[in-house]
Amino acid sequence: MANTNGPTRERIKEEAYLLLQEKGLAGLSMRALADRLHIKAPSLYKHVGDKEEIIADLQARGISEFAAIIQQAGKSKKSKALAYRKWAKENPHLYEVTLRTPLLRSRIPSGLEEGVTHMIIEITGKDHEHARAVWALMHGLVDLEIAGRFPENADLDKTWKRAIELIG
Amino acid sequence: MANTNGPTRERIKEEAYLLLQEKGLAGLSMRALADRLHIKAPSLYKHVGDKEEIIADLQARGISEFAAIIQQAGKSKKSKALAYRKWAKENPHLYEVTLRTPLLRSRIPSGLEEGVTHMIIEITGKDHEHARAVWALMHGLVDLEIAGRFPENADLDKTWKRAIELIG
DNA sequence: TTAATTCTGCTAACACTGTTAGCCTTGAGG
DNA sequence: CCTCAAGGCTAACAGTGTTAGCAGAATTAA
Repeated sequence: MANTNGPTRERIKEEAYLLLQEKGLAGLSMRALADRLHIKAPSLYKHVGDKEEIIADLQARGISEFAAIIQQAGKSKKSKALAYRKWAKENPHLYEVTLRTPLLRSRIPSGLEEGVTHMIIEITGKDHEHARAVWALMHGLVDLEIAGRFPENADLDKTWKRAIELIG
Repeated sequence: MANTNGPTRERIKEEAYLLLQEKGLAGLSMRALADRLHIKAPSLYKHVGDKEEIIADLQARGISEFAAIIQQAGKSKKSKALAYRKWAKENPHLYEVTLRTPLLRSRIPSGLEEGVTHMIIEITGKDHEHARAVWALMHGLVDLEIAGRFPENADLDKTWKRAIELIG
């Protein structure tokens, strides 16, 4: 077999990202990933330790994207909150792997998580406890919405409006 | 083989509940469940349609338990909130299958979910939107706590206190 | 009582999952 | 030119949910 153009670690992780976005976390199998790279699954292990490494990379990517989205949003808490919701709804699979999957702390660049925490505190303008409560509220809303936990006829725009009032 | 004492559907689901509580959702496999009942995995399908039916039953059970816990708690929003947290922390596996797993609506007794929604609205004493925001806040806090998403040194008692103030 | 049928266990198997062992070809460096 | 590592490959293992088909026991019918 021609060895030209073998997939580098970066290439693999990029393709994992695309596969995640297309097929979701359940569709992200080592064999499906290998198929995209036109190699067989065991060959992936020549470039990557295990699947956790790929998941951890996606989590890091999710955290970074998330941070960027929030920072780019308007300055008000309201627009930050709505940006959070919008990003989550547009990237449900990335949201799932990043925020609904146990965080692989030891395999994620240190400082990433702390950076986000710090950012939230800055936005809320108050202390750690308040920031955590705000984050929990946003996360809870998104999580229940993505999971289809609210009834069909629920007016979630209104619900978010109310939630934002709570943290005003 | 003696056919006396074959596991009924109820017996299977009870054992599934115990297995879940002991080993968690990941440990709840058809083979492990069958082992407990001293039969082989394929035999389970003589009593149960598929694994989803078992999961749906556990979700129904989780919802019922949850409703009971909240109702038994003190009347104040604070004690209801703390009861929510306590129950979730004491039954993390049941919480996972009930609230962190896609709800199998079509396989759950109708009215169960609506009953809980109604209950929350009664407690908050306001409208649907407010009730949903409150629920999202509680769920978000529990979800992030169970997932180990808050840093080690976080004072979650304080965080909950703050959260309760938000919905006061 | 005997015959027929249903119930409920079993084994073997299939398609999937992540992962390891071991082999072999290709390309690069001394 | 030879060596050696890089990076493919197949075969395999243990695990998952699930189905097909068989066999014996229990229940029902004649």
